[in-house]
Amino acid sequence: MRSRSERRLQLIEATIRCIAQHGLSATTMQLVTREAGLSLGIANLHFQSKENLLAETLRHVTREYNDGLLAILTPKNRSPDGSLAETLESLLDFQLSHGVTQRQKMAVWFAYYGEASARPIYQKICSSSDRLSMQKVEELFAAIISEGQYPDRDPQQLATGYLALIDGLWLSLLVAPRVLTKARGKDVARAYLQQAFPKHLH
Amino acid sequence: MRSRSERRLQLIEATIRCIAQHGLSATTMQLVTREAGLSLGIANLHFQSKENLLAETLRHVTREYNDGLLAILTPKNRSPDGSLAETLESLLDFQLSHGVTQRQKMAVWFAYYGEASARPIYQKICSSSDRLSMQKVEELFAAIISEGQYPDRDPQQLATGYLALIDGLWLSLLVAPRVLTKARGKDVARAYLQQAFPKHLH
DNA sequence: AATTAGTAAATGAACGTTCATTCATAGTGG
DNA sequence: CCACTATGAATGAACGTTCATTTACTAATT
Repeated sequence: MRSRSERRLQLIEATIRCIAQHGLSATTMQLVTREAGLSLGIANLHFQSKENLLAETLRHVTREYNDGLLAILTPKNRSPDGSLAETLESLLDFQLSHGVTQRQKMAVWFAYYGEASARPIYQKICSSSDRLSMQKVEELFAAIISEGQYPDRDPQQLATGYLALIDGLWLSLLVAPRVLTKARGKDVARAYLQQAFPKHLH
Repeated sequence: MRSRSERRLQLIEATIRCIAQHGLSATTMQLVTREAGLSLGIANLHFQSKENLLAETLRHVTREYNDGLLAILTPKNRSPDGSLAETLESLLDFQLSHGVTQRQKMAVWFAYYGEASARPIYQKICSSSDRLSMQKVEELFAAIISEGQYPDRDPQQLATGYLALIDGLWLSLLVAPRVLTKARGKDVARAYLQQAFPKHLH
């Protein structure tokens, strides 16, 4: 017998593996609980319903990503010694790191995005996560523009473009990993940032 | 009584509406056939199975998009009077046109992308469509680079980035349409192309 | 022109399967 | 002994698919 939070995490991680392997629509309670090595009824005990388990799984993946992003982009964390150029490099490293771009995570991410337009709960979680990324990246870009005295740069437009580019690269990495490698994806994203902030990236 | 091809189209269009409204996992044969105003058994008569109907629906949406893209990017269609700059502008207009960026189409597109990593059939259709876009855009970019004498431009890298950017913008338009408008999305994409080919876009 | 036969399209009740959920029962730690 | 965790057979709803039947149209025959 394990504690409530341990079992919850165990089930969420099993759900992630199931979604990555079988897709969201083929993920059943049988599959998830068996993957977790537990009995069928356990998921309803800890999550009340399948719908809730799926929503909590999305929240878990989203929170994990946002925590990583905030660790890099929260000003108080980077002000003492880290330069803006270093922060920019860290952001790029993080977003195309092994942890973030592993198939399992990306498959889960896009499985929920695909259903988001029909399910308000997913839509809400996804869009509020997007909003946070947008806000933080925009702040960083604004600071860089200010520091670098870049003329005619719109931080909001650049942040929108950069985040869309990252999303699109993830999608390519997921659907056609043979055409686009992670290293090449990183080059593409770096090229975008170099065009935008030539003094801050080399 | 209607002909085979008419009924097939009728059912595919009903499927598109159902996926957009209810999501791929909640799209049932009941829902689709009722949406089409037909009886339950009709879909199996024309498509043999639900799986096949869904695959054909994806092929239909994909083909529609590819036809539009090829009409713009096939060299023989644009050689006589159209300049490369005009082709570039047409491409941008098309990819962020009303027809392509309507919620219904984008919702369907990403619903399949979300399941693609778990279903080989979807993966194959999506990736082969992506490959076509990539090839044609790369050809255009290579011609523009050659014409504009742009130094140090890698057509493959620019095409990868541009297509990823477009995908990411579509995703933003779908999940958070209030944050990003179509007009602003177009501005972002145009800014990318201007940075890449300043002589060809103003 | 009317009748018939033949072919394909269309229907929807019925079937077997699978699913999420429930709950009586059992196990465990304090 | 009590509260909490865990089990998995049982349940009923919903699903994709089938198929006997009906309908609609065409073409050949009288």
